Amino acid sequence: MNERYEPKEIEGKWQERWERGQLFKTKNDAPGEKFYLLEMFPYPSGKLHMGHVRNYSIGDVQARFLRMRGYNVLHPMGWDAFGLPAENAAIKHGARPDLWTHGNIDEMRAQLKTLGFSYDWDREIAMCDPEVYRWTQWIFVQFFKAGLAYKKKNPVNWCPDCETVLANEQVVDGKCERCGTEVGKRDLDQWYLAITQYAQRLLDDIDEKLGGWPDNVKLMQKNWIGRSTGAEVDFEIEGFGEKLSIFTTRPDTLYGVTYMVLAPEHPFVGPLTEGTEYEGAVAAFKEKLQYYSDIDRASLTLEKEGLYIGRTAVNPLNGAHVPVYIANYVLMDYGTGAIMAVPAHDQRDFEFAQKYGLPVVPVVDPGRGDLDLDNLSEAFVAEGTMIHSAQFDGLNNKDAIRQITDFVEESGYGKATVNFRLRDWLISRQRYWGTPIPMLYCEKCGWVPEKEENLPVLLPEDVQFTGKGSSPLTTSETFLHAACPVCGGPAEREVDTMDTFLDSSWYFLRYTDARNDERIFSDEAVRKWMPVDQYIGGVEHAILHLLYARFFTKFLCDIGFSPVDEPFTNLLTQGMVIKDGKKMSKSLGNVVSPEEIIEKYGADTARLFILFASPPEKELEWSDTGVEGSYRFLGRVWRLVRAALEMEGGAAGAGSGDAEKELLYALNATIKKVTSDVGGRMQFNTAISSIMELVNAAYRYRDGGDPDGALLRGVCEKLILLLSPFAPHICEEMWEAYGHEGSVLREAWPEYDEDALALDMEEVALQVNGKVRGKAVVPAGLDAAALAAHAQGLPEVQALLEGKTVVKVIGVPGRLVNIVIQ
RNA sequence: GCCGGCGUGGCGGAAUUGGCAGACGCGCCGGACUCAAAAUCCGGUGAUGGCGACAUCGUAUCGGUUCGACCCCGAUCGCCGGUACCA
Repeated sequence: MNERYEPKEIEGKWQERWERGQLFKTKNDAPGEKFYLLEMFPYPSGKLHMGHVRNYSIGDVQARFLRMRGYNVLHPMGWDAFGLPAENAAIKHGARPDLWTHGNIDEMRAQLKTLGFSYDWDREIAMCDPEVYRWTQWIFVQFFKAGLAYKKKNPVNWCPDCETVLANEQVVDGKCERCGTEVGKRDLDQWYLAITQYAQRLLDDIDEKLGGWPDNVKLMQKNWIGRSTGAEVDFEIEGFGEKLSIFTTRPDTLYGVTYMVLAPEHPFVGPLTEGTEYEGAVAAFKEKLQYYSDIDRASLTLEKEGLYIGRTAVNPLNGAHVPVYIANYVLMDYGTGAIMAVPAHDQRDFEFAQKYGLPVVPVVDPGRGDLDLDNLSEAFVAEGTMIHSAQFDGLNNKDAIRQITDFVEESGYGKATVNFRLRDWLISRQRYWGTPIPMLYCEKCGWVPEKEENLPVLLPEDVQFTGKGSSPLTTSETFLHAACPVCGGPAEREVDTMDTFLDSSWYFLRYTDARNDERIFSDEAVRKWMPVDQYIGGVEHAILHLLYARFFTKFLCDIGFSPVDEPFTNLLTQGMVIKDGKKMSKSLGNVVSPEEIIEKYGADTARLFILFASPPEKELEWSDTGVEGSYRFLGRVWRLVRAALEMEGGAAGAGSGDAEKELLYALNATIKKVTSDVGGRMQFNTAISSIMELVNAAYRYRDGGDPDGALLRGVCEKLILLLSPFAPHICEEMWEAYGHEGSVLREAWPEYDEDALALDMEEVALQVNGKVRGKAVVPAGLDAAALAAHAQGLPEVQALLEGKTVVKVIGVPGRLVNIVIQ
C-alpha cells in the first residue's frame, strides 16, 4: 500500500479489472433474487453534468449494495438518443445526426466508466439505432391495430420566415426563437395516441399499485389526469334544430343559469350566426382570439371577453330563456366546449356577468346573515341550502347534486358523466431525428401500417437539412414513395417522426433482452426482470415521462407482451444540484464540470461528496470545500487502514478490554445503521456520516493505551466493505492490500452482531418536569416501570428531589427518566 | 388563485415511533509537529450571563394539546415545486 492516497493510480486500474473480469455483467440465470435497478437514461448531449453524476451515484450505491447482499441485479444503461440538438447540429454545421449522436454517446460512456458505475454494458441500447427503433415502430403499429392511434387535424406553431414548425418551447413571446418573426398557426394532420382511454386505469392504479412512489409525484399525476364528475345537460336553442350539450360539475346550480357560453371554435357557432347581423362580429372576435391564443394563452390571465350571438337557449328544468354568448374563457377541448353560466356560484361567470350586465340568480343560500345574496361582490362557491330551485329547495346543495343529476337523467335532459383533463397524446413531430412513423397513405386503402416484417422503416440519409419546410423527410427522394402494404398500389409514407417521449416509454423493457432481433423482447426475459424494482431520476419527469411509460406498459400488458401493467414498483426522485442557491447553468456561469472534479480528486471523492452533502430527494448545494472534506476523509481512511496493516497483533489478553468493546460496539452499530440507511431509507448522507464516526472511533482506539492490531485490521476489513458501494476504487485497492484476491463486489455484505450491541450499563437523561437536569448510568435493558423504580433510588436523583413532592415518574427505556414534581 | 412541500447554528445537514436538539461534515478559533509552510494529528465551537460548576433562552412567528413537542393541532408569515380560465 502506498503511503499516500493517489486516486489517479488506483481508479483506472480497477475500472480496467472490472471490465476485464466482466464483473457487472448480468446473467438471467444467476443465483439470487432478481432486482431490476434503473436510472433514467440520459440524452447524449456530449458531456455529463452534475445532475447525471448524482442520479447515477445514487443508483450505483444501490446496485453494489444489493449485489453484495446476494441479489441478482440488473443495472443497465442506454441513451435517449433522438432529439432536436442533433438536428440543429445538422442544420448549423452540416453534421450527420447519427454520427454526431454516436460521437456524443462514446464520450459520455467513457465518462460514466471513469466514475466507476457498475453497468452491464452488454445491454446498452441507443433509441436511435434501427434495431431499437424498429420496435418503437412495432409498438406504434400495435397501437394502430388496437384502434388507439389515429389522425386528427391540429394547429401547429408555424414561422412564416423560417417556413417551419416550431415546438411551443421555441415560441418566445409569440415570436420565433430563431428569427424573431411573429409566429402563426397552421393546421396539420397529426397522429395521436388515445391515452384518454386509459385515463381511469392510470388514475385508479396510482392508489392501487404505486405504494412505492412519493406522494407528491402521485398527486401531480392525479391532478394531470384531472378527473371530474358531473353531468351533461342538453339545452334547446330557439329556432335551431340541434340541442346544445354542456358539461357541468355543479348540476345543483342548474336553476341559477342566466346565460350560456360556447367556445368560439364550437361547431354550432357558424350555423347559429350564418346570415345574421352577428356573423361579421363573430368572425372578427374569432380572428382576434386566435392572435391571443398564439401568445402563450396559458401564461396570461386574459380578461374575460365575449359576444352575444343573437340566440336564446331554454333551460330544460325551469323553461327559462337565456341569451347565448361566445367567450374567450370557454375552451373547445374540455367538456363539450359549451357551458351553462351561473354567475352567482362561479367566479368566472360572475366576472363575465358583471362586465356584460347579465343577471345573477343565487340558488344556494349560505345561511349567513353577513352575505347579501342579492348583492354579491363575488361568486358564492361554498356549501349551502338550495333556494329558487323548485322541488329541490331546502336540500343541502351537496345532496342536490346527486338528486338533480338523477332528475336530469330520468327526464331525458341529459346524463351523469365524467370528464378528464388529460388529452390524447399528439405524437407527430415535423422533424428528422426521431423514429419514423411507420404508416403509409394509399389512395385506395387509406392510412395503413407498414408490414411488421418490413420494419424498421429506416430514416433516409438523402435528406436536406435546411431548417425549412414541414419535415426534412419530405426532401428525401428514396423515402417518400412506396408500395401500399395492402394492395401493392402506389402509396406515400408518413413524413413525420415520433415524439421522443415514445422512446423513453418502453426502453426499460428492452433492457431485459436488449439483443433480441426477432422479438421486442422474449417472454422469458421480460417475465424474469419486470417490473423495475427501483427507478431513480429527476422529479422533472414526474408527470409526462412517468405517465407515458405507465400507459405503454399497460397497453403492452393488455396485448400480452408485458407481464405487469405498472412498470416501476419504487420510485426515487432526486433533487437538483445547485450552486450559490441557483441551478447550475452556463448563462449564470456557475457550472462545475464532473470532469474537472474527477481530474482533481478522483471519482470516489466525487461520488462520496455528492451522496454525503444532502439526502437524495433534496436539492444539493455544491460546495468546493465540502468536496475537499470528502477527499480528506478518504485519505483518513487510507491512512487508518494502512496503519492497521503494519500494527503488531497485540499483547496477550488484549482484545477484550473496554476499549475493544467500545470499538466493536461502534463497528456493529455502524453496520446496522449503514445497512438500514442504504437498504431501507435510502439516506446515503447519514450512512456516510456513520462510517465517518466509525473511522473516528477506530482512530481513538489506535491512539489509546494498548491497541490490538489484529482486532483493528478486522474492523478495517468490515469498514472497507461498508464503504465500497460509495467509493469502490479505493476500497478495492485496500481490500487487495489486505491480501484478498477477488473484488469487494463479490464479498458478502457484513452482518452485525447483536451481542456486541448489548451493553451492561447505559446512560439515560434525568429530567425534572421535562427539563434535562443530569445523566445517570443504569443497568441496560430495564423496562419502563423498572427504570422508573430504579431511578428513584439513585443518589443523583435524590439530590434533585430534595424537599419536593414527586407526582409521577416516567421511564423511557434506553433514553430518559422524567420526574414530575408538584 | 388552487394543490403540494419546506422553514433547525456562520453553512450543508442530523434527530428513523412524541423522549437528551444540533450527529457527521464544512468554516472558524486554539494547540501539537515544522526553521517555516503545506499536509497531518488533537481540542474547542447555538446564543446570553458567569472565573467557574452552572443558569436562562433557543428548531420561521403566535397560540394550543402533553409529564415531555423540531415532531401532533389551530392561525400567521416566508420560500420552493406543480398547475392554471378544466365549467
